[in-house]
Amino acid sequence: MALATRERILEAAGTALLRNPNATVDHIAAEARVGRATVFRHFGSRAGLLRALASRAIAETDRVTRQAAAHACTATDALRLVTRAVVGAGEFFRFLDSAAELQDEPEIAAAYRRQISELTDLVGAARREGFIRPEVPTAWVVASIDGLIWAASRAVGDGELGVVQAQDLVWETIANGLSTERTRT
Amino acid sequence: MALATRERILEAAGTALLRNPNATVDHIAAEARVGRATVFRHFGSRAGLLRALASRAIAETDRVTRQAAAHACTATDALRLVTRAVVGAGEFFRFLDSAAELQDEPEIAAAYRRQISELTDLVGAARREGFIRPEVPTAWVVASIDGLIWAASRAVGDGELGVVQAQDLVWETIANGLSTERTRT
DNA sequence: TCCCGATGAGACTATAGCGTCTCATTTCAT
DNA sequence: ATGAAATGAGACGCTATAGTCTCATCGGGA
Repeated sequence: MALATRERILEAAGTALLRNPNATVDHIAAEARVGRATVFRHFGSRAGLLRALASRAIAETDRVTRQAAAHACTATDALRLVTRAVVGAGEFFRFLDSAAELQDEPEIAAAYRRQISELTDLVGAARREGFIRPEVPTAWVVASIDGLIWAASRAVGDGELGVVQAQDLVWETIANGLSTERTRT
Repeated sequence: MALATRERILEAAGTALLRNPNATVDHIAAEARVGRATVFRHFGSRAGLLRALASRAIAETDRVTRQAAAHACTATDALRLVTRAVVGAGEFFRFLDSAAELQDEPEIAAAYRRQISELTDLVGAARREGFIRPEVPTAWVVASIDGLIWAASRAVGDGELGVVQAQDLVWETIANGLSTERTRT
Protein backbone atom coordinates (compact mmCIF):
# COMPACT_ATOMS: atom_id res chain seq x y z
CA MET A 1 0.00 0.00 0.00
CA ALA A 2 3.07 2.21 0.09
CA LEU A 3 2.52 3.70 -3.32
CA ALA A 4 -1.19 4.27 -2.86
CA THR A 5 -0.54 6.06 0.43
CA ARG A 6 2.13 8.27 -1.07
CA GLU A 7 -0.12 9.25 -3.94
CA ARG A 8 -3.01 9.88 -1.60
CA ILE A 9 -0.87 12.25 0.47
CA LEU A 10 0.24 14.15 -2.62
CA GLU A 11 -3.34 14.47 -3.79
CA ALA A 12 -4.47 15.68 -0.38
CA ALA A 13 -1.58 18.12 -0.15
CA GLY A 14 -2.61 19.62 -3.46
CA THR A 15 -6.17 20.29 -2.40
CA ALA A 16 -5.22 21.37 1.12
CA LEU A 17 -2.57 23.81 -0.10
CA LEU A 18 -4.95 25.17 -2.68
CA ARG A 19 -7.42 25.99 0.09
CA ASN A 20 -4.73 27.43 2.32
CA PRO A 21 -1.14 27.92 1.21
CA ASN A 22 0.00 27.71 4.82
CA ALA A 23 -1.78 24.43 5.50
CA THR A 24 0.05 22.54 8.24
CA VAL A 25 1.23 18.97 8.00
CA ASP A 26 -1.64 18.12 10.35
CA HIS A 27 -4.14 19.55 7.90
CA ILE A 28 -2.62 17.68 5.00
CA ALA A 29 -2.47 14.42 6.92
CA ALA A 30 -6.09 14.80 7.98
CA GLU A 31 -7.11 15.56 4.42
CA ALA A 32 -5.34 12.36 3.32
CA ARG A 33 -6.87 10.34 6.19
CA VAL A 34 -3.38 9.44 7.24
CA GLY A 35 -1.33 9.78 10.39
CA ARG A 36 0.95 12.76 10.59
CA ALA A 37 3.97 10.50 11.13
CA THR A 38 3.25 8.75 7.85
CA VAL A 39 3.69 12.00 5.99
CA PHE A 40 7.14 12.44 7.50
CA ARG A 41 8.00 8.79 6.80
CA HIS A 42 7.28 9.32 3.11
CA PHE A 43 8.63 12.80 2.51
CA GLY A 44 10.98 13.55 5.38
CA SER A 45 9.82 17.10 5.89
CA ARG A 46 7.15 19.57 4.89
CA ALA A 47 9.56 21.08 2.37
CA GLY A 48 10.22 17.62 0.97
CA LEU A 49 6.51 17.09 0.48
CA LEU A 50 6.20 20.41 -1.33
CA ARG A 51 9.17 19.56 -3.50
CA ALA A 52 7.67 16.21 -4.42
CA LEU A 53 4.34 17.84 -5.19
CA ALA A 54 5.98 20.49 -7.36
CA SER A 55 8.07 17.89 -9.18
CA ARG A 56 4.90 15.95 -9.88
CA ALA A 57 3.25 19.08 -11.25
CA ILE A 58 6.23 19.86 -13.46
CA ALA A 59 6.50 16.29 -14.72
CA GLU A 60 2.79 16.11 -15.49
CA THR A 61 2.86 19.44 -17.31
CA ASP A 62 5.87 18.31 -19.32
CA ARG A 63 4.13 15.06 -20.16
CA VAL A 64 0.90 16.57 -21.49
CA THR A 65 2.85 19.34 -23.19
CA ARG A 66 5.13 16.99 -25.13
CA GLN A 67 2.28 14.70 -25.99
CA ALA A 68 0.31 17.64 -27.36
CA ALA A 69 3.25 19.01 -29.32
CA ALA A 70 3.83 15.61 -30.90
CA HIS A 71 0.45 15.73 -32.62
CA ALA A 72 0.90 19.12 -34.24
CA CYS A 73 2.12 19.84 -37.75
CA THR A 74 2.53 23.61 -37.42
CA ALA A 75 3.88 25.68 -34.57
CA THR A 76 0.59 27.52 -34.37
CA ASP A 77 -1.25 24.27 -33.95
CA ALA A 78 1.29 23.12 -31.39
CA LEU A 79 0.65 26.32 -29.44
CA ARG A 80 -3.06 25.60 -29.54
CA LEU A 81 -2.71 22.01 -28.42
CA VAL A 82 -0.18 22.82 -25.70
CA THR A 83 -2.43 25.53 -24.33
CA ARG A 84 -5.37 23.16 -24.25
CA ALA A 85 -3.29 20.48 -22.59
CA VAL A 86 -2.02 22.77 -19.85
CA VAL A 87 -5.51 24.05 -19.11
CA GLY A 88 -6.60 20.44 -18.79
CA ALA A 89 -3.79 19.72 -16.36
CA GLY A 90 -4.63 22.73 -14.22
CA GLU A 91 -5.34 20.72 -11.10
CA PHE A 92 -1.72 19.63 -10.99
CA PHE A 93 -0.08 23.02 -10.81
CA ARG A 94 -2.70 25.40 -9.45
CA PHE A 95 -1.37 25.00 -5.91
CA LEU A 96 1.92 26.51 -7.12
CA ASP A 97 0.42 29.99 -7.00
CA SER A 98 0.13 29.53 -3.30
CA ALA A 99 3.34 27.82 -2.30
CA ALA A 100 5.64 30.80 -2.54
CA GLU A 101 8.49 29.16 -0.64
CA LEU A 102 9.01 26.95 -3.68
CA GLN A 103 10.46 29.91 -5.55
CA ASP A 104 13.51 29.43 -3.37
CA GLU A 105 14.05 25.84 -4.49
CA PRO A 106 16.55 26.25 -7.32
CA GLU A 107 15.44 23.03 -9.01
CA ILE A 108 11.81 24.08 -9.12
CA ALA A 109 12.57 27.64 -10.19
CA ALA A 110 14.78 26.32 -13.00
CA ALA A 111 12.06 23.99 -14.24
CA TYR A 112 9.59 26.83 -14.28
CA ARG A 113 11.97 29.02 -16.23
CA ARG A 114 12.54 26.18 -18.67
CA GLN A 115 8.81 25.77 -19.27
CA ILE A 116 8.38 29.49 -19.83
CA SER A 117 11.32 29.45 -22.20
CA GLU A 118 9.84 26.55 -24.18
CA LEU A 119 6.59 28.46 -24.43
CA THR A 120 8.49 31.51 -25.60
CA ASP A 121 10.14 29.46 -28.33
CA LEU A 122 6.80 28.09 -29.42
CA VAL A 123 5.36 31.60 -29.59
CA GLY A 124 8.36 32.71 -31.62
CA ALA A 125 7.79 29.88 -34.10
CA ALA A 126 4.08 30.71 -34.34
CA ARG A 127 5.05 34.31 -34.96
CA ARG A 128 7.25 33.27 -37.89
CA GLU A 129 4.24 31.44 -39.28
CA GLY A 130 2.41 34.76 -39.23
CA PHE A 131 0.02 33.83 -36.46
CA ILE A 132 1.04 36.54 -34.01
CA ARG A 133 0.35 40.18 -34.73
CA PRO A 134 3.75 41.79 -35.34
CA GLU A 135 3.17 44.76 -33.05
CA VAL A 136 2.56 42.55 -30.00
CA PRO A 137 5.74 41.79 -28.05
CA THR A 138 6.51 38.13 -27.44
CA ALA A 139 6.84 38.77 -23.72
CA TRP A 140 3.21 39.87 -23.64
CA VAL A 141 2.03 36.92 -25.68
CA VAL A 142 3.66 34.57 -23.19
CA ALA A 143 2.43 36.53 -20.18
CA SER A 144 -1.15 36.73 -21.41
CA ILE A 145 -1.29 33.04 -22.32
CA ASP A 146 -0.07 32.38 -18.80
CA GLY A 147 -2.72 34.66 -17.36
CA LEU A 148 -5.50 33.12 -19.40
CA ILE A 149 -4.46 29.58 -18.47
CA TRP A 150 -4.46 30.64 -14.85
CA ALA A 151 -7.89 32.22 -15.17
CA ALA A 152 -9.26 29.15 -16.93
CA SER A 153 -7.86 26.74 -14.36
CA ARG A 154 -9.38 28.76 -11.59
CA ALA A 155 -12.75 28.95 -13.33
CA VAL A 156 -12.72 25.19 -13.81
CA GLY A 157 -11.70 24.63 -10.21
CA ASP A 158 -14.51 26.90 -9.04
CA GLY A 159 -17.00 25.02 -11.18
CA GLU A 160 -17.77 28.06 -13.32
CA LEU A 161 -16.74 26.32 -16.53
CA GLY A 162 -16.28 22.79 -17.77
CA VAL A 163 -12.81 21.69 -18.77
CA VAL A 164 -13.52 21.41 -22.49
CA GLN A 165 -15.38 24.70 -22.50
CA ALA A 166 -12.51 26.42 -20.74
CA GLN A 167 -10.00 24.95 -23.19
CA ASP A 168 -12.02 26.26 -26.12
CA LEU A 169 -12.49 29.69 -24.57
CA VAL A 170 -8.83 30.19 -23.78
CA TRP A 171 -7.83 29.57 -27.35
CA GLU A 172 -10.70 31.62 -28.75
CA THR A 173 -9.60 34.49 -26.56
CA ILE A 174 -5.98 34.18 -27.54
CA ALA A 175 -6.84 33.99 -31.21
CA ASN A 176 -9.77 36.35 -31.50
CA GLY A 177 -10.21 38.23 -28.27
CA LEU A 178 -13.60 38.76 -26.75
CA SER A 179 -15.22 41.34 -28.99
CA THR A 180 -17.45 40.96 -32.01
CA GLU A 181 -15.31 43.01 -34.32
CA ARG A 182 -11.81 44.17 -34.82
CA THR A 183 -11.48 47.49 -33.07
CA ARG A 184 -8.81 50.11 -33.58
CA THR A 185 -6.13 48.63 -35.79
CA MET B 1 5.58 61.92 11.55
CA ALA B 2 2.71 59.66 12.51
CA LEU B 3 1.09 59.68 9.10
CA ALA B 4 4.32 59.45 7.17
CA THR B 5 5.45 56.51 9.27
CA ARG B 6 2.16 54.71 8.84
CA GLU B 7 2.27 55.17 5.09
CA ARG B 8 5.88 54.10 4.96
CA ILE B 9 5.04 50.87 6.78
CA LEU B 10 2.15 50.14 4.42
CA GLU B 11 4.36 50.72 1.42
CA ALA B 12 7.08 48.49 2.83
CA ALA B 13 4.56 45.80 3.72
CA GLY B 14 3.34 45.79 0.14
CA THR B 15 6.74 45.22 -1.35
CA ALA B 16 7.85 42.78 1.36
CA LEU B 17 4.72 40.67 1.05
CA LEU B 18 5.03 40.68 -2.70
CA ARG B 19 8.51 39.22 -2.38
CA ASN B 20 7.43 36.71 0.25
CA PRO B 21 3.80 36.22 1.28
CA ASN B 22 4.94 34.94 4.67
CA ALA B 23 7.15 37.93 5.37
CA THR B 24 7.43 38.40 9.12
CA VAL B 25 6.78 41.60 10.98
CA ASP B 26 10.54 41.84 11.41
CA HIS B 27 11.03 41.77 7.65
CA ILE B 28 8.39 44.40 7.08
CA ALA B 29 9.75 46.65 9.81
CA ALA B 30 13.25 46.35 8.39
CA GLU B 31 11.97 47.14 4.91
CA ALA B 32 10.29 50.25 6.31
CA ARG B 33 13.40 51.24 8.29
CA VAL B 34 11.26 51.24 11.40
CA GLY B 35 11.35 49.49 14.75
CA ARG B 36 9.24 46.37 15.05
CA ALA B 37 7.36 47.86 18.01
CA THR B 38 6.28 50.80 15.86
CA VAL B 39 4.48 48.45 13.50
CA PHE B 40 2.48 47.05 16.41
CA ARG B 41 1.81 50.55 17.74
CA HIS B 42 0.24 51.55 14.45
CA PHE B 43 -1.62 48.40 13.47
CA GLY B 44 -1.97 46.37 16.63
CA SER B 45 -1.14 43.07 15.02
CA ARG B 46 0.15 41.51 11.84
CA ALA B 47 -3.41 40.75 10.80
CA GLY B 48 -4.34 44.38 11.44
CA LEU B 49 -1.54 45.51 9.17
CA LEU B 50 -2.71 43.17 6.42
CA ARG B 51 -6.27 44.39 6.85
CA ALA B 52 -5.17 48.01 6.55
CA LEU B 53 -3.09 47.20 3.49
CA ALA B 54 -5.97 45.37 1.85
CA SER B 55 -8.39 48.18 2.66
CA ARG B 56 -5.98 50.62 1.07
CA ALA B 57 -5.79 48.44 -2.04
CA ILE B 58 -9.55 48.18 -2.27
CA ALA B 59 -10.06 51.89 -1.72
CA GLU B 60 -7.47 52.81 -4.33
CA THR B 61 -8.95 50.40 -6.85
CA ASP B 62 -12.41 51.81 -6.21
CA ARG B 63 -11.09 55.32 -6.63
CA VAL B 64 -9.40 54.81 -9.99
CA THR B 65 -12.29 52.65 -11.15
CA ARG B 66 -14.96 55.23 -10.41
CA GLN B 67 -12.87 58.03 -11.83
CA ALA B 68 -12.42 56.06 -15.04
CA ALA B 69 -16.08 55.15 -15.30
CA ALA B 70 -17.06 58.79 -14.88
CA HIS B 71 -15.31 59.74 -18.12
CA ALA B 72 -17.01 57.14 -20.30
CA CYS B 73 -20.09 57.63 -22.42
CA THR B 74 -20.67 53.99 -23.35
CA ALA B 75 -20.38 50.85 -21.25
CA THR B 76 -17.81 49.48 -23.67
CA ASP B 77 -15.68 52.57 -23.22
CA ALA B 78 -16.15 52.36 -19.47
CA LEU B 79 -14.90 48.79 -19.57
CA ARG B 80 -11.86 49.94 -21.51
CA LEU B 81 -11.07 52.80 -19.16
CA VAL B 82 -11.66 50.76 -16.03
CA THR B 83 -9.39 48.02 -17.29
CA ARG B 84 -6.66 50.54 -18.04
CA ALA B 85 -7.10 52.13 -14.65
CA VAL B 86 -6.84 48.87 -12.75
CA VAL B 87 -3.73 47.84 -14.68
CA GLY B 88 -2.24 51.19 -13.73
CA ALA B 89 -3.04 50.61 -10.08
CA GLY B 90 -1.50 47.15 -10.08
CA GLU B 91 1.09 47.95 -7.46
CA PHE B 92 -1.66 48.47 -4.91
CA PHE B 93 -3.30 45.07 -5.11
CA ARG B 94 -0.69 42.71 -6.47
CA PHE B 95 0.29 41.61 -2.97
CA LEU B 96 -3.24 40.27 -2.52
CA ASP B 97 -2.39 37.20 -4.57
CA SER B 98 0.02 36.29 -1.84
CA ALA B 99 -1.82 37.07 1.35
CA ALA B 100 -4.17 34.13 1.38
CA GLU B 101 -5.21 34.60 4.99
CA LEU B 102 -7.11 37.68 3.88
CA GLN B 103 -9.70 35.45 2.24
CA ASP B 104 -10.90 34.73 5.76
CA GLU B 105 -11.53 38.39 6.56
CA PRO B 106 -15.24 38.78 5.77
CA GLU B 107 -14.90 42.50 5.08
CA ILE B 108 -12.13 42.00 2.53
CA ALA B 109 -13.79 39.04 0.88
CA ALA B 110 -17.03 41.02 0.56
CA ALA B 111 -15.25 43.95 -1.04
CA TYR B 112 -13.58 41.64 -3.52
CA ARG B 113 -16.91 40.05 -4.41
CA ARG B 114 -18.41 43.50 -4.84
CA GLN B 115 -15.67 44.56 -7.25
CA ILE B 116 -16.09 41.38 -9.27
CA SER B 117 -19.84 41.94 -9.32
CA GLU B 118 -19.40 45.51 -10.55
CA LEU B 119 -17.13 44.25 -13.30
CA THR B 120 -19.71 41.63 -14.19
CA ASP B 121 -22.37 44.33 -14.49
CA LEU B 122 -20.10 46.39 -16.71
CA VAL B 123 -19.46 43.40 -18.94
CA GLY B 124 -23.19 42.76 -19.13
CA ALA B 125 -23.80 46.33 -20.24
CA ALA B 126 -21.03 46.11 -22.84
CA ARG B 127 -22.60 42.90 -24.07
CA ARG B 128 -25.93 44.67 -24.55
CA GLU B 129 -24.08 47.24 -26.62
CA GLY B 130 -22.95 44.37 -28.86
CA PHE B 131 -19.32 44.50 -27.84
CA ILE B 132 -19.06 40.97 -26.47
CA ARG B 133 -19.36 37.96 -28.72
CA PRO B 134 -22.65 36.28 -27.81
CA GLU B 135 -21.22 32.78 -27.55
CA VAL B 136 -18.71 33.78 -24.84
CA PRO B 137 -20.11 33.39 -21.31
CA THR B 138 -19.93 36.45 -19.10
CA ALA B 139 -18.15 34.46 -16.42
CA TRP B 140 -15.30 33.85 -18.82
CA VAL B 141 -15.15 37.46 -19.91
CA VAL B 142 -14.76 38.52 -16.30
CA ALA B 143 -12.28 35.77 -15.52
CA SER B 144 -10.12 36.46 -18.52
CA ILE B 145 -10.06 40.20 -17.92
CA ASP B 146 -8.97 39.39 -14.40
CA GLY B 147 -6.27 37.08 -15.69
CA LEU B 148 -4.98 39.59 -18.21
CA ILE B 149 -4.88 42.37 -15.65
CA TRP B 150 -2.95 40.07 -13.37
CA ALA B 151 -0.52 39.15 -16.14
CA ALA B 152 -0.05 42.79 -17.08
CA SER B 153 0.56 43.91 -13.52
CA ARG B 154 3.14 41.21 -13.09
CA ALA B 155 4.86 42.08 -16.35
CA VAL B 156 5.01 45.72 -15.31
CA GLY B 157 6.30 44.80 -11.88
CA ASP B 158 8.99 42.62 -13.45
CA GLY B 159 10.01 45.43 -15.76
CA GLU B 160 9.05 43.51 -18.89
CA LEU B 161 6.59 46.16 -20.03
CA GLY B 162 5.93 49.82 -19.38
CA VAL B 163 2.66 50.78 -17.73
CA VAL B 164 1.16 52.49 -20.76
CA GLN B 165 2.26 49.69 -23.05
CA ALA B 166 0.74 47.10 -20.73
CA GLN B 167 -2.52 49.05 -20.56
CA ASP B 168 -2.70 49.15 -24.35
CA LEU B 169 -1.85 45.48 -24.75
CA VAL B 170 -4.44 44.29 -22.25
CA TRP B 171 -7.20 46.05 -24.09
CA GLU B 172 -5.93 45.02 -27.50
CA THR B 173 -5.91 41.43 -26.33
CA ILE B 174 -9.37 41.64 -24.86
CA ALA B 175 -10.75 43.27 -27.97
CA ASN B 176 -8.82 41.54 -30.72
CA GLY B 177 -6.84 38.67 -29.29
CA LEU B 178 -3.28 38.05 -30.31
CA SER B 179 -3.58 36.67 -33.81
CA THR B 180 -3.45 38.38 -37.15
CA GLU B 181 -6.76 37.09 -38.38
CA ARG B 182 -10.03 35.77 -37.17
CA THR B 183 -9.70 32.03 -36.91
CA ARG B 184 -12.48 29.46 -36.72
CA THR B 185 -15.77 31.33 -36.34
C1' DT C 1 -0.90 -19.55 11.23
C1' DC C 2 2.83 -16.52 11.64
C1' DC C 3 5.66 -12.70 10.54
C1' DC C 4 7.10 -8.37 8.75
C1' DG C 5 6.47 -4.01 6.97
C1' DA C 6 3.41 -0.16 7.05
C1' DT C 7 0.57 2.55 9.80
C1' DG C 8 -1.79 5.35 13.70
C1' DA C 9 -1.63 7.59 17.94
C1' DG C 10 0.53 10.34 20.76
C1' DA C 11 4.35 12.12 23.76
C1' DC C 12 8.24 15.06 23.47
C1' DT C 13 11.60 18.76 22.00
C1' DA C 14 13.09 22.75 19.51
C1' DT C 15 12.33 26.88 17.24
C1' DA C 16 10.26 30.71 14.88
C1' DG C 17 7.50 34.37 15.11
C1' DC C 18 3.80 37.13 17.43
C1' DG C 19 2.60 40.36 20.83
C1' DT C 20 3.74 43.00 25.28
C1' DC C 21 6.42 45.84 27.99
C1' DT C 22 10.07 49.01 29.47
C1' DC C 23 13.26 52.54 29.03
C1' DA C 24 16.30 55.58 26.70
C1' DT C 25 16.37 58.64 22.74
C1' DT C 26 14.70 61.49 19.28
C1' DT C 27 11.52 64.79 17.24
C1' DC C 28 8.23 68.15 17.08
C1' DA C 29 5.27 71.97 18.68
C1' DT C 30 4.83 75.76 21.59
C1' DA D 1 14.24 75.86 25.65
C1' DT D 2 11.04 72.60 27.30
C1' DG D 3 7.66 69.16 27.61
C1' DA D 4 4.95 65.81 25.22
C1' DA D 5 4.57 62.48 21.74
C1' DA D 6 6.69 59.20 18.79
C1' DT D 7 10.25 56.06 18.07
C1' DG D 8 14.09 52.36 18.52
C1' DA D 9 16.14 48.67 20.81
C1' DG D 10 15.66 44.79 23.06
C1' DA D 11 14.09 41.55 26.76
C1' DC D 12 10.38 38.40 27.77
C1' DG D 13 6.57 35.02 27.50
C1' DC D 14 3.47 32.39 24.73
C1' DT D 15 1.72 29.58 21.10
C1' DA D 16 1.81 27.04 16.93
C1' DT D 17 4.05 23.90 14.27
C1' DA D 18 7.92 21.12 12.50
C1' DG D 19 10.30 17.07 13.31
C1' DT D 20 11.65 12.75 16.26
C1' DC D 21 10.68 8.75 18.67
C1' DT D 22 8.20 4.86 20.70
C1' DC D 23 4.87 1.46 20.92
C1' DA D 24 0.70 -0.86 19.80
C1' DT D 25 -1.98 -2.40 15.87
C1' DC D 26 -3.19 -3.92 11.43
C1' DG D 27 -2.90 -6.47 7.06
C1' DG D 28 -1.13 -9.18 3.49
C1' DG D 29 1.99 -12.85 1.93
C1' DA D 30 4.88 -17.20 2.88
